[in-house]
This record gives sequence, C-alpha cells and structure tokens, in this order.
Amino acid sequence: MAEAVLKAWSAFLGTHARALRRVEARLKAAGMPPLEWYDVLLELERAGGRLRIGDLAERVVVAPYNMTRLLDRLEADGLLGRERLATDRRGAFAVLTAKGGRLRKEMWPVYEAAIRDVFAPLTASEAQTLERGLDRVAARLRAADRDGPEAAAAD
Amino acid sequence: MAEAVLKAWSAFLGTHARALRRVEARLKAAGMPPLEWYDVLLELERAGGRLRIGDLAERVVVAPYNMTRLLDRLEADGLLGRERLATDRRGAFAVLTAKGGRLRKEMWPVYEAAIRDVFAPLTASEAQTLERGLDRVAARLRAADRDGPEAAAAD
DNA sequence: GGTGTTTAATTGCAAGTGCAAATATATGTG
DNA sequence: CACATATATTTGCACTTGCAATTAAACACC
Repeated sequence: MAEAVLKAWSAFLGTHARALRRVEARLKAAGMPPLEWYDVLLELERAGGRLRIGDLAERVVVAPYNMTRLLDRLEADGLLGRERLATDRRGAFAVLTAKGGRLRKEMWPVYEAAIRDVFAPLTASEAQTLERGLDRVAARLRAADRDGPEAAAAD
Repeated sequence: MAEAVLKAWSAFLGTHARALRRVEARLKAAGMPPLEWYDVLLELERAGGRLRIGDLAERVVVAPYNMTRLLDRLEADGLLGRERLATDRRGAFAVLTAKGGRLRKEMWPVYEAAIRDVFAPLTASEAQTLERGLDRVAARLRAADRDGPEAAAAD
C-alpha cells in the first residue's frame, strides 16, 4: 500500500468522511437542513428552476428511488413542487418554489464558511490540481455509467 | 462559485459519490461485503489484531454507536470477537479472527483493481498532490475533533 | 465510604437507504 | 390493433443510521 494512487485513495476516503461530518455539523448547528437539500436546490436553480426527476438524481448522484423520497421531504417543506409532464405522462419535473430559492440562499453563507474552513490547509494550486484531477475522474465515471457499467471495467 | 477552493470542494463531493458507488458495485459484483467491512478488518490488522472499540470507530471514521452495530454484524459472521478488558471493565477490544484476516486478504485484489480503475485518469504527480493536500486537511480535522469541535471554528 | 461526575459501550426508536417489485405510460413489431 | 418490451417514477420491506437515553464501571472529592 505504498503507491501514490493507493495512498491518494485512502486519503480521499478518510478526508471525505471527516470533512463531510464537520460540514454537516456546521449546517445543523446553524439550524439548517442537510447538505443534500442544498444540492437539490442548487441543481434546480442552475437548471432554471425545473428539472426532470431522473436528471436531478443523476446530477446530485442519488439513486432514483432515493430521489423520489428526498423530493417528498423537500416538497413537504414547500421547497419545491412536482409537475407531471403532458407530453410523456410517466415523467415529472421537480420545480423550485420561491421558498426553496430563499432557503438555498440562506444556506450558502454557512456552507461556504464551512468549506473554506475545512479546505483551508490547501494551497490554491493544490486546490486547482485537485479540482482538475477529480473532475477528470468523475467525467470518466459519468461516461461509464452512460455506456453501461460493464464497459467501464473494460479498458 | 468560481474560486479554486469552492470548485475543488464541488469536484471532491461529486467524484467521491460516483467513485464510491462504483467501487461498492464492484465489490458486490464479486460477492464481497461492503467497503466498510474491509476498513474495519484492515485497521484491526494494522493494529496487530486487537483495538479498543472507540479507537476503531475513530480510525474508520464511524460514530461509536454505529461501530457497535457494525461490529455486531462482523462478529455474527465470525470475522472478529469482543474481549472485555480486565483493567477497565467498561471498555472492550475488537479482536480479529483468522477468518477475518482471510476475508480481508480476499477482498483486497477486488478492491485494489477497482481503485486503480477509478483513479486511472490521475497522473502520479496529481495523485501525490492529492494525497498530501487531503492528508493535511484530515490531520487538521482530526486535531480539531480532539480539541473539542468549538476550537475548530476559531481560527 | 458515599455521592456526584465522567467515560465506554450499548440500545430504543424514528428516519433514511438499498433492493426488488409494482405502476403507469410509451414504443416497436407483426 | 394487440402484444411484448422498454422507460420514468414510485413503493414494500428489510437493513442501516442518527439521536437521545441507558447501562455499567471508573474517578473525584469531601
């Protein structure tokens, strides 16, 4: 377990667990809902306020059946609504409400401060390397998910 | 959301979710238990086969009450045992069994292949930067956890 | 030596998650 | 058109997690 990739993986996992734990704690301490809610609200906002449930699930990286239930909770809080679409009535949009937009804005300062605090030990250049490298990894994983998971193991 | 730290954070979260999902899928496809089991077994092995339950929880980054239940499952599978200690009978050791050691060894090749596959897009130098940076972050978080969580928000 | 405080581990219960099946609708083919 | 097949979302059920409370043993100190 001496090699760079393996050590990087181990640091990746360990740091993620600790970092998430702290960020969630900060949000909770500020009386805010979990991080996941923020992600959903943000993705909706980015998409202009409405997004197919499946797309949302893919972007937030949550299994579709869990997205259903996550949306149930947000909807119960009035942060978003659902709209069945007319053209294909199997599908539905999640639609951001004004309240949802407001909550997202309220959460951001707390979230941002937590991120900056947690990642404070990184230099700007490290942060950039991290971003680029991990984005490349994620892009490949996303592609593999699309082309069928088997194709991924291939090359 | 243009700044390096924030983009790095976002890549960090997104990549973690996708990467973990794939690694877990690979383990399951090979008929192996979840990643978490591996971590427990590995930490025990590293510690020479026995570790206080609280220490184990800290190393694996799991809340103590969840460690209790995680150990219940591993114990039910014969992968480890518990030993109440004589000097302080509140505390207990988790003790690796031969079967536990064997399982860990069996899991490793599958796990390693998955890691290498997922992190394949990283150059060695990126991997090293990642490892160093994230380890520094984790070290600070660990320290803050020890010194009481309030101290962390301080500086 | 008894009383109050701290610590390690566990547990009850409510909430969240994974998996496999169900529902409802669309699409393709003979 | 009828029928098998595919897609988007949801649901039932078992398992896992988070939180607050519990148990059990040590310490502290008067």
